[in-house]
Amino acid sequence: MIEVQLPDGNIVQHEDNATALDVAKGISEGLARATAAAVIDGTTVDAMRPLTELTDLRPVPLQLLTTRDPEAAAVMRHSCAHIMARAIMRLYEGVGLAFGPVKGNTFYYDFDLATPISEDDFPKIEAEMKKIVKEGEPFERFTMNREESIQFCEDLNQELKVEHIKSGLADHESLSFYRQGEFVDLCRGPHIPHAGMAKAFKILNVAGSHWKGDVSNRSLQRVYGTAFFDKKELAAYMEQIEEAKKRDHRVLGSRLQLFTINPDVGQGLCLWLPKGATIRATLEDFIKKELTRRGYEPVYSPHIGRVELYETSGHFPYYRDSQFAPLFGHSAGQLVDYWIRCLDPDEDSVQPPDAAAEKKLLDAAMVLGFSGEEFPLSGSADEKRAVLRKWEKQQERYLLKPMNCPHHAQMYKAIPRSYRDLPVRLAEFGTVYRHEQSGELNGMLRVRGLTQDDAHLFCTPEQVEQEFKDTLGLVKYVLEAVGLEDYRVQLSTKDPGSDKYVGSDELWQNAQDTLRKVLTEAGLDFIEMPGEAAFYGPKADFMVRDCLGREWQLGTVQLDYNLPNRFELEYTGKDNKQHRPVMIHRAPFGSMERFVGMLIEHFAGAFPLWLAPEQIRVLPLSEKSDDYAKDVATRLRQAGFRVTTDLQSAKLQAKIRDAQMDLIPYMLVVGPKEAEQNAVAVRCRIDGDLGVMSFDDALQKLTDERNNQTIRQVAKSTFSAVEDVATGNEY
RNA sequence: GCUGCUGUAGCUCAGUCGGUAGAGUGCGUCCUUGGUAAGGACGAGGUCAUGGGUUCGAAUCCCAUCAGCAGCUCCA
Repeated sequence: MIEVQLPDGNIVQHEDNATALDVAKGISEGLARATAAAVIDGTTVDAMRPLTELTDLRPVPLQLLTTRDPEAAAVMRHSCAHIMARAIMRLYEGVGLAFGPVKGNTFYYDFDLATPISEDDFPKIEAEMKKIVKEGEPFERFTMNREESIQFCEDLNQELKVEHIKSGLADHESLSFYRQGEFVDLCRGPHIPHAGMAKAFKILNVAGSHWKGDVSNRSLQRVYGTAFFDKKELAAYMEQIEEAKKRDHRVLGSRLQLFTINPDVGQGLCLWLPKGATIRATLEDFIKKELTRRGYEPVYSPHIGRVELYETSGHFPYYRDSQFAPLFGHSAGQLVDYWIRCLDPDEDSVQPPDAAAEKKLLDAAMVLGFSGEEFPLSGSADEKRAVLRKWEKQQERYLLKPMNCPHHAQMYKAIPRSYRDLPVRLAEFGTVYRHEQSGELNGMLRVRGLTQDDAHLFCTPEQVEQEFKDTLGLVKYVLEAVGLEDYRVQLSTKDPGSDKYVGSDELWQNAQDTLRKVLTEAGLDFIEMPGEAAFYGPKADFMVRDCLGREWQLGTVQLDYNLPNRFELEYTGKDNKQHRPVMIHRAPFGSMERFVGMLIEHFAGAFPLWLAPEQIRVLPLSEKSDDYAKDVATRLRQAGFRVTTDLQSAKLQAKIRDAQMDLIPYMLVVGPKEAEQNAVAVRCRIDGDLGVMSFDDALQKLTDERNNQTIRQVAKSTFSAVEDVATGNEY
């Protein structure tokens, strides 16, 4: 007999081989039917395994997970991934299984399968899954040692599983499998007791993926689905997704005429329409004021810079693929540049030219004015490159500015600096261009031309901590000003195993320790992400979710001990010697494009008064009141408000409806009565009719709300920044 | 960039078996002159993303290109 302690403290006696299901049954049949899994000592476990296998603790501290618990839903979703895999294996030949974890409310499974699965196939897969659920066979767990497991997976023709056991699971002596009817899968579990519990599921979409997330590995087909214990919950979830799509900034951006993207202008190049531009300008004014208060100085830099500048900074080789190609003073430059790349042994996207191709290149270069005799046609690749480099250097090469830091570094350097001048804080709304992969572009959230609310701080090593702290404070201040409080801070650090980072380990250690310390002191919860740092230093990023739950980086603060070295930045210390400053990169908004894009979704297009592009609309009751309406609008405009009048010959109801649909914060209804008393009937978008008040009272009310930057947010987003990202039930 | 899907009026979409286009909304004009979420009539608008091919005939079938969407990968 074993003793089991339930969450209410009661202790019950059971047979030695009792399972959580047996315990549930001991309480009631209904409970047993609803039990999907169990939790012992913080770990989710199978409800159908003997408790003695699961823990040495006595009495066994057991918590049952029923169909009402969110943790149970995750277990069921993973079981659903197995059910889907089983259905697909019944319908297709030669299905290779990869991984099938749970991610939030969804699950997926990656398949190695020659036949492409398309949306049209979903109904038949779902039908097969329904059959499996109806059959309601149990999930059975068994274990094998390494050699047996490898042999077993080989016999099943599951080579990806074999590979994973050999490489990824090299330290596992014993491995578990789950069987469900004819379907067996290497899996850590846990699972629901039987397939019959997966009552409501839906296949959502199919997409490409790669084995172990590496593009150089074979590509797989990933099928996504979602599942709930209850059909109503599933329907509610699908409804929620549809609702979320309505606040998509791309949808609202076009409906509210905030921005547009035109293929002839270029992919990822955002055109700010007047209303979007008004929001942006308001935010820029807001932060400019704050920067002045905090001792920042404005600067401006041009949109291009010589390639040598980025060679000095170290950016050029690192980000070659995500920059627009250099602009050359002479058109031959492009050719020479390409030629050099072809001869570069590290460049695998282009091949060295054969003799005939090389002759053509040389002819072209000669036409363009280079001396062909210089070129060692029969020489080594290195000799050739040396000559080509010389040619390349004979002319100017410019880069469309991919970042502002090198420009600001040169501005720091332009003036002799004393320790008394530090910190120097140079701020600029810097427009930069990055050739992001076409598949990455997303409305305003990921673009190829963006304006950072950038600044670079140059300070003494002693000042770093305080400056970093103040900068974090600024980011928090900015986010709070717009009511964006649902964010997550990510500390991106160096991956010790990688060689892409510049600077000594000591500097990195030092910088990361400082960041950690200040973040902790600021009371900010943060998660550390090794390998996510910039090549020049660690950073603290503020992450926010969009309407569909995808995470985006907004504000960022980055520590940099490397660029000052590369640019040999100095200041004169107290000791009259030259010292090296430390650089802090920071952008509280991140970029204006992404920030405004996120704000559109955050407010679902309904901006608070201080940000709304159209703050007030005056609605005359009929044409008889048009003149008074125009007069009211003029007076409000003089008070600094963005006002329009609706002079359509439509009924008041229709005008109100239009204004509500356009998400205008305040409507002022004016008719003969108001005109007579110099009054307005105020209607708030959220609170509705507020009644008639004198013009002066209304102006005072609106002015207060605007100046206080009051946030009135009605509909919150479905996705929270702290939501669990992924639950891996796979090994 | 990769995998899959999509592209018809400003927007949301319909268009059957291949027979050269339709709705709602928005827009314009006129009527209507009103009191807190849709008054009525008429009208304008499309080289069916672009370029090829198959066919007597293509929005519809095939190929390519471009763009968009989802995911993957990437993100200074």
